[in-house]
Amino acid sequence: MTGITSDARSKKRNPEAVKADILRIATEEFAGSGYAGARVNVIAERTNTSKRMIYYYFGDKENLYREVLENSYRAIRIGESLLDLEHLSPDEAMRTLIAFTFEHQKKNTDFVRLTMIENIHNGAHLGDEDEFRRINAPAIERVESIYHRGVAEGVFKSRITPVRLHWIISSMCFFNSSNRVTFSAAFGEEVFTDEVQKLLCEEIQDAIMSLLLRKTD
Amino acid sequence: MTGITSDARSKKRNPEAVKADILRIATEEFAGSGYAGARVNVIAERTNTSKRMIYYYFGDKENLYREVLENSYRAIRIGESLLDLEHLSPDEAMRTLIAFTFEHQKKNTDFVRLTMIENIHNGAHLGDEDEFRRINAPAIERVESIYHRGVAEGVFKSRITPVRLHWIISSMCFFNSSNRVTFSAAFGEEVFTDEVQKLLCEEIQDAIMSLLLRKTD
Amino acid sequence: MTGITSDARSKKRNPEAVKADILRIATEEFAGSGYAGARVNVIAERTNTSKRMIYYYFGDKENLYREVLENSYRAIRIGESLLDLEHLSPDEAMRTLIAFTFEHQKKNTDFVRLTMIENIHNGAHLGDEDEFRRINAPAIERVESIYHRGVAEGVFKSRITPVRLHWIISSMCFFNSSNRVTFSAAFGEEVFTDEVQKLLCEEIQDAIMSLLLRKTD
Amino acid sequence: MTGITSDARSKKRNPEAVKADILRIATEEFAGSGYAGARVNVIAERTNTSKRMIYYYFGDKENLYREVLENSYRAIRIGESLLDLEHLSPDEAMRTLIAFTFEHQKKNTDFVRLTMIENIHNGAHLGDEDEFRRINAPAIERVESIYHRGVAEGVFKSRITPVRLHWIISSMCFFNSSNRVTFSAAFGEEVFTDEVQKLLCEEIQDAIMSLLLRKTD
DNA sequence: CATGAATGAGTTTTCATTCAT
DNA sequence: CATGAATGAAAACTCATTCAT
Repeated sequence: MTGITSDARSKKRNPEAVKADILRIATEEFAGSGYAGARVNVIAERTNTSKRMIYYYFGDKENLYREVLENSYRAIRIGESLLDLEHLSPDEAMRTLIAFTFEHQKKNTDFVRLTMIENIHNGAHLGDEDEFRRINAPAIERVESIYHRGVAEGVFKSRITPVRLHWIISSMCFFNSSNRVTFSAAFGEEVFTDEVQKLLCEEIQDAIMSLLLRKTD
Repeated sequence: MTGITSDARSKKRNPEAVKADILRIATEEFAGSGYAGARVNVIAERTNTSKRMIYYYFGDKENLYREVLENSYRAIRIGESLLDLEHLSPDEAMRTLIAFTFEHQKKNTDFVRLTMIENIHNGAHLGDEDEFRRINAPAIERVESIYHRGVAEGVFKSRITPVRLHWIISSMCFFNSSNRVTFSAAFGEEVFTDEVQKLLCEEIQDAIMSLLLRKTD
Repeated sequence: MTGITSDARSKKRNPEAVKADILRIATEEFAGSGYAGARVNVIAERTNTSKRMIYYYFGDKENLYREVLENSYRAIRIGESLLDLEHLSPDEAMRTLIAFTFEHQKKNTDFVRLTMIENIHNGAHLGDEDEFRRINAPAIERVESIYHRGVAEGVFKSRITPVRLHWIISSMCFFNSSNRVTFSAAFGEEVFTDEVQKLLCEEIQDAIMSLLLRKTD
Repeated sequence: MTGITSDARSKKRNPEAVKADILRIATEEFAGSGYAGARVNVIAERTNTSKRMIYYYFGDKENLYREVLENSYRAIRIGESLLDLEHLSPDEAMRTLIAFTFEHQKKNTDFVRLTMIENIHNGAHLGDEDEFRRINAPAIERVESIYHRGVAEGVFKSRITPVRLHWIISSMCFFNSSNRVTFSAAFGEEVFTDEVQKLLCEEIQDAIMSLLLRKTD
């Protein structure tokens, strides 16, 4: 509503800005209301353009959602890729990756929610499976690279696989973001205070590292 | 279709059976389509009774969903309570609890999905907060009891809290069930083979125990 | 709007009357505006019921049209079947059938128009082909019966087939009704005066009989 | 796609070619989908030019349709005028005209369909009535000329009029083309095999000539 | 002349809910 | 208690047409 989106608001035609604007609002709406609960009308109203343009650029609601989802995954993986872990020791790199993921999932609630929605709908909108795997491949590669270095350097045990390692990191970081509402309703808010979150993150790190590190006694 | 639902099917005007039948179908529908995506019509059609009865017994869609949710939480906690861990050593009890939770979440996908839905909707349907906490309290108590015994016996370190412990157990067990669709679409199905699931469960156990056990060297 | 449709208007629930009412109005609308040109809104407004009920009973516009079409064909063939030609001589029977068809097509402009619409759309809505053939079979049987009697009695030549005979009868009777607007716009209205219509009908009879009758010189 | 449309494809700003291109595509679209069913978008996409040009040259959809219709009638009459019947005997000329009309309607399905569409819409788009009559007048003149020669030569009876004669010829030839889809769906495809079409054409000729020829016994 | 972007008004369709019997 | 019929409000979607460049 402010000048932030002035690119789209100024009536200079700018298809890319219009599409991006729609995509941004739609992401929020789908994440906040689910696929069926989201309203094209509401998206249109919050947008700097009209309902008609949503259909002009995205065809229909389902396709809009599909693009929201894909865009969201892409953005997340891009965000993650900015992390430069190569210069850290495997131990440090892994801990950094975990801490980063923890924060990243917490910040990107829309992504987390869209992922939940997609699981509820049995992945009906994931589209081209190969494309989806391609988008997500870097997540594994990042873990893999650290893990292999650690194994090569003899500091990591080699019983686990990169995918399982990614699974373990993701599970806790994702849950912390995805289930915050029900968890705090059931067990209190204090788990989500900054202080406890810091502790939790460290515990996650410790727990995961315990699977990796050779006992150096 | 078999004799299991005969109670509801026999037109013996058994209000409890009718309600239970509706609740069961509604649970599946809400879990599979989300709150807005679920259709009262579809629930009615799949039920052994009519749409009128849904409104008669549940008032409206929102309340039906609320009861589905509550019922689902109650059933989950009842299922968990059947576990008798008192006679096991703290170490054994904790590992057993983890393994049980892992399996339990995997079997109760409807519960997992309803929880996701509720998080997406910011817990708008959780109803009376005290009631919700009361329902969920046993989950913590169970962990707490084992944990305290372990600390008292000197085998567990005392740096963690029962809630954080529950958080850690839940996170991995929940994620394994909740994100199965997107995770396997992104990284392959093999994480969900029986074999790898067994490995994962063991790794979860190891990782968590590493936070608890004193080094006994 | 008057008391004629009182069955449907009185608020006593009468599904059959409601469906029939919708079907009748829809027939007029589709026949008058074409498939795409007809408006569900308009149909609903002219009906004694609501737009919602159209969807309740007919699903969607396409299916409504399909039922209109099928109903129209059925009605036409039923109308034709009331003709009792068995007691007439083959010669008389054939002339009577031609005259009847001529009048029948003229009266049933909705049927004629729906048939044109269906041809424009390449029969996209004809549905089950076997059913369509079954509905129309009596038309041929009627011609066939007369024709066979005539051949058996030695008054008809046997060079033609019942289907071709039906084709010839239909073509002229159909055209007279279907192309009335453009024909009179192009060549004047006088072809459609009662007097000339009578002459045309006789000429049609003569022309067709010339193909059938043995020269009795 | 071939060199035929190269005029329009070459961007040489040839207004007549552009108009003709639009008209050709529009004719197909209107004939295939009806007035309301035809989409300006689709016409524009299939054209070598853009939507803007359609509005530039034709104003709006209705007028485009009007020009399509008029153009179609003109083309048909021009096609017919190429027939040179003057040097044939009245008998021969009439049979030739019938056979020609039969083939002509079969080939020009777009014209036939547009005529059906116009009848469905009660001739709402026929435009200036005088103009329309003028365009169509030659059709009658052609019949009339042969008919008068036949009467003058004493080979034709004088009970009929040129318009009625044209009506009879048109009806059968038109129906053969217009109702092909529904007729073959109802009664089988074999009426439209080359062989049977030839027979039908001869029967049409015979039937019509029976109305004209004096018995020469 | 030419093009993709934009639009407003309208069209089809869906949904939770209530009513008559 | 039970059922199919009915409903109003709102949802998704489409179309001919115009505008900015």
